[in-house]
Amino acid sequence: MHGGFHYQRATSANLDASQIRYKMNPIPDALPLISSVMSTVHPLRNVSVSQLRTACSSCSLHELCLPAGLEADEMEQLDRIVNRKRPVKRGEYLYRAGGALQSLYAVRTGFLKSCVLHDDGREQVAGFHMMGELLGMDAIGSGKHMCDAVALEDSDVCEIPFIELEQLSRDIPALQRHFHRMMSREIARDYGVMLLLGSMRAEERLAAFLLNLSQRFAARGYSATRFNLRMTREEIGSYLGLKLETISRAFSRFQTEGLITVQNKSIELKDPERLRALIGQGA
Amino acid sequence: MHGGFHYQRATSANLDASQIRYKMNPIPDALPLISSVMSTVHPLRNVSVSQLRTACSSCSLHELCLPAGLEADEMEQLDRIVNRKRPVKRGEYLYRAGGALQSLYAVRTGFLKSCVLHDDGREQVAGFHMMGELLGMDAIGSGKHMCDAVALEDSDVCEIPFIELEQLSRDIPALQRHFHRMMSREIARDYGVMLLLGSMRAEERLAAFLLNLSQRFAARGYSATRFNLRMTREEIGSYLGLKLETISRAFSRFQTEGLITVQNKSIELKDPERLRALIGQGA
DNA sequence: TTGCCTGTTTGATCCAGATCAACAGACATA
DNA sequence: TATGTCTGTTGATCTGGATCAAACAGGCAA
Repeated sequence: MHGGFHYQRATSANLDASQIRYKMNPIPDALPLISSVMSTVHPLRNVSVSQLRTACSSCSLHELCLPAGLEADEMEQLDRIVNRKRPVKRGEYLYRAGGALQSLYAVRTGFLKSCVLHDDGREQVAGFHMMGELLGMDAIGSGKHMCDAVALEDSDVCEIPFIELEQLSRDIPALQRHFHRMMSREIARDYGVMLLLGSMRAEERLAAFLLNLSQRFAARGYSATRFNLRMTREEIGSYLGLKLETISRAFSRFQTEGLITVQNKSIELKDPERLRALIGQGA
Repeated sequence: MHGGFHYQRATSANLDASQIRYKMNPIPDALPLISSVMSTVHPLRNVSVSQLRTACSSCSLHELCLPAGLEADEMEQLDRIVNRKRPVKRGEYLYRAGGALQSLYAVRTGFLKSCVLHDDGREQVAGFHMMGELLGMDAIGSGKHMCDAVALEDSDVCEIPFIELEQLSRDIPALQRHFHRMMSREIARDYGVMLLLGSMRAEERLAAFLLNLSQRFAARGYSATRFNLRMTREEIGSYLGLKLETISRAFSRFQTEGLITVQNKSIELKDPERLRALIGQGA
C-alpha cells in the first residue's frame, strides 16, 4: 500500500482490487490536501493549510467523531485544543491502567483494544476501537485509567486534553451534547456486551461480534461483508468470554455451514441474514 | 418501621439501635411537612419550607448523588429543576426499553434493577441501583432507553429532566464535572462487570458481587457486613451470568465454609477477608 | 386454617465449552 | 534460505455449571 495509508497492508493479498479501492476511498488522506492547496486558506478559518490538513473539518471522520454536529467556527475552536496525529505503533500502549487521565483519544486510523486487568494476571478485553471512536472515558470518574489501551496495528490518534474539552463543552452546547452522547453510547454498548456475556452461547456471541464489526465498518464506508480482523483469536475469545479454541471451532463451523468465509484474519460474511437469525435461537 | 420509611423494614431485627437511627435520620419522610408549616420560607432560598425539606441540600445523599461538590447557591439552582419524590412501587417500571429519554433518575430510597432485553425473551440484569445512584444514562446517546428499570422494592426517585440538566451543567462547572464523573463511573463499573462475566468462575463472581454490595452499603453509612438482598437468586444469577441453582449452591457452600451466613435474603459476611482472597485464585 | 404461589434448596444427570495435546502455517530475523 | 516464534486448527478428554426434578418454606388471600 502506498502513502500514509497502510491500514490494509498486512492483508492486501487477500483482497481483490475493487475492494481495496473501496476501502481506501472513504478516508482519503491525500485528496483533501490537494484541494486545500488550491484555495490557500479556508475562508472561515484562520489556520494555515498544513494545519488544515489534519483539522477536524477536513477529517473524513468528523461526522462520526467528537465534532459531529458542530458549526465551522465551533470546529475551529475544538481544533485548537486537539493535538492531532499522535502515532501509536502496533503493540504500544496508548495509556495504562492506573495512569492519570490527561486526555481522551479519538482514533484516526488503526485499531486498538482496551483491556481490564485482574490482580492475578487474568485480562479481559473490554473493547475494540476503530476510527472515529473515543477512548479513555472510563478514567473521568476516578482520574485514573481503569484499563490498558493497546494498538493492535500502527495507529494514529487525536489527543484531546480532557480539562480543556470540559471547558470548551461549556461554551459549545453542540459539543457538550455530542460528548454526552458518546459517553452514553459507550454505556449502551457495555450493556450489550453484558447481555452477550451473560446470556448468549458461544456461536451467538461470535455471530453478534461479527455483525457488530460489519456494521461499524459499514458506518465508515467500508464493506459490510468483507473485512479483516485486526485481533487474534485469543483477543476475540477474551472479549467474548471464550477460549481461543472455541473461537477457532466456531469460525470453522460457520464456514462449513456457508455463513462466512474465513482465511486467517480475512472474513467474508456470505449470509449476514442467517447470521443475524442465529442470534436469538438459544434459550 | 413506621412512616413512609420502611427501607429496612424486613431486616430491622438484624440491626442495633444506633444503626437504625442513623439509617432513619438522613431521609426523613414525614417530619418535613410539619416543620414547613412552622417556618414558612428559608432565608437563603426563595422556596417554601415544604420544598426545602426534600431539597438536595437537606438530603443526606447529596455527597454521593449528583449535587456532590456544589455550593449552596448552585445546589439551589439544581433543586429548581429536580422533580423530587416520584414514588415507584415494587414491581413498577421507572422506564422501559425503547421509551424516549425524558429524565435521569436519582434513587432516594429503595432499590431498582436495570434489565437489558433480547428479542427472544431472554433478559439480562445489567445493574442494581441503590440510594444516590443515577439511572438512565444509557439513553442519552440514542434518546431512547436501552433497558427497563424496575423497582425491586417500594422506592422514591428524584426526576432530573435531562435537557435542563445539560443546560444547567453549562453554567455550573462543578455540576458538569460531577455529571461526567457519574457517567464515567458507570463505564468503569461496566468494565468491571465484563471482567467478572468474561473471566471469573461462579464463586468468584458471587464473592465479588457480595463485596461490591457491602462496599456500597458501607459508603451509605450502613453495615458493611450485614445487609439484606433486595433481589431474588434468579436476579443475582442473571446479573452474574449464572443460573439461580448455581447461586443457591454457592451461597450454601460459602455458608458451610464459614464465609457468610445466609438466611433467605439476609446476609452476614463472616469473613470478608477470605471472601476477598477468594477472588483471584482462579486461572 | 387451608391452599395457592413464588422463591429456595438440594440431588442426579448432562453437555457446552474448557483443557490438554499435536501439528501446521505465517511471519520475522538473520 | 533457514530458523524460531507466534498464531491458528483440529482431535480427545474432562468438568463446571446447566438442566431436570422433587420437595419445601414463607407470605398471603379466601
